[in-house]
Amino acid sequence: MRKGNETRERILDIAEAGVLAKGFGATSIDEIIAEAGITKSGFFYHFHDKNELARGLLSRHRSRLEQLVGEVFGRAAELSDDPLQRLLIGLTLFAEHMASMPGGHPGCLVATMSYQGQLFNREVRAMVNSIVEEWNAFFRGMVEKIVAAYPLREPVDPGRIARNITCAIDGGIIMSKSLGDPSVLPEQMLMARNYVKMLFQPAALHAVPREALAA
Amino acid sequence: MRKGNETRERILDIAEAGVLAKGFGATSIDEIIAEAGITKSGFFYHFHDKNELARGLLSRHRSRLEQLVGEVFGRAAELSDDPLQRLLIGLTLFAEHMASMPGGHPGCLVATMSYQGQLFNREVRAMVNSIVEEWNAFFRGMVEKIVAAYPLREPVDPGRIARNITCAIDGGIIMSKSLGDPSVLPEQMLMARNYVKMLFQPAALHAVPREALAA
DNA sequence: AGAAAACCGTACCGCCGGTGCAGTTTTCGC
DNA sequence: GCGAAAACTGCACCGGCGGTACGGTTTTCT
Repeated sequence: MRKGNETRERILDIAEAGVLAKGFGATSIDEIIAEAGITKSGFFYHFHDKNELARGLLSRHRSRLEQLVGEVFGRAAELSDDPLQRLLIGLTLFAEHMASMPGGHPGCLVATMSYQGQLFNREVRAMVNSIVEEWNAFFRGMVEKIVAAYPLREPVDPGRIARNITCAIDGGIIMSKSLGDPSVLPEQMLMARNYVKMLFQPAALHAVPREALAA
Repeated sequence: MRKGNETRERILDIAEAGVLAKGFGATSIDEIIAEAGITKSGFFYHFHDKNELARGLLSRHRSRLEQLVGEVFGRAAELSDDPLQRLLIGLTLFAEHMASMPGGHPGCLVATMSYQGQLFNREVRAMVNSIVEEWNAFFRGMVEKIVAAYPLREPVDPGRIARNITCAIDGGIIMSKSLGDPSVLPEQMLMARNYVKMLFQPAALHAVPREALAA
């Protein structure tokens, strides 16, 4: 009864590749079972419908992403004690990781499924929603620690800043796809990083000629 | 032979509503013709397949959006001669327009179709691509005028800034959908506006006490 | 050995996009 | 008002899709 999980994972692997490459709707069950070498009955033994497949994909995706983010921001925490630096370093490492993927990053299941919402039932949509909120909460937590330590240059809500980072990632993914250029995602992640940096770093040192201050 | 165009427009109206609400794949031809009160033959008389419907939707969407953007940034040009202010005012007006829509903005056809790419043929995808590039080029043109007049606080490429604005819009749309909160889009459009503002406005005026400069 | 888990085979359903084609009504220019 | 083109209708049919139903078989663990 170990083999059951193996098959399940194989189905998820094949489905995930299809969904990222072609979207959920365009990835047919027939196609999945053909590649997996099983029958339709076998598929429906593991997933009683396509919604359950979607949930399986999202669940796996979430934990994998949590691991990656944990590694990246864990490393950032090793490199600096400062909350601002931790976020900046983490975002840089994250962007570098996306840029380093051969053939470009695979795209994000959550982003994909957000836009195919009506293909799914409420359960799946709630799951997508909760994952997005997890991301926002994660970045918001980091931003709030920064706010406690740094003066804000403009009166901007931490939630907005957090959503801006998530937005840059989602927007970057969608634009990478639209333009067929995977470099847009890391580029825009770094833009989000720069935004945070500017919001908290005293700009005067760069923008104002030092003579003006010295005078 | 005027009635032909009327029917065509009616089909497009119904299809557009469906696509924005449920996505392209989930909007069936049967459903469209039922609401339009025509037969399947009638539908295929106007659009020889679903790809042509998609192109029709995109074409209409593009010209409508061009008009809106023209109005918004035209108004901004009336209100200021300064290239930076024109972009800032235009983005504010744009965000306000999105926020003012009852029941929230309808979402963007281009963003929707970017993520359903594999449902379409190359022609449609090329069209989506070209629209995204038009947007980038538009914002890039504005940014370049600003760059010519203002010192950049950080060495950031105008193209990146332009893509950041487009990204904020796309990301804002996708996050509004995911979270079921239409206010995220205008919020993130204003975040993009603020980014531009910070990049070009000498922060010193805010961050450095005026006395320090006067002294 | 036996029970549960992990499948297979087959036949079937309704929806969907799409085709083909012959026939009918509507509209417009002359 | 007439004729031709445009704008449809009606119907029959196709293959792919998600999904159901159910009886039978193999594999795996205990």
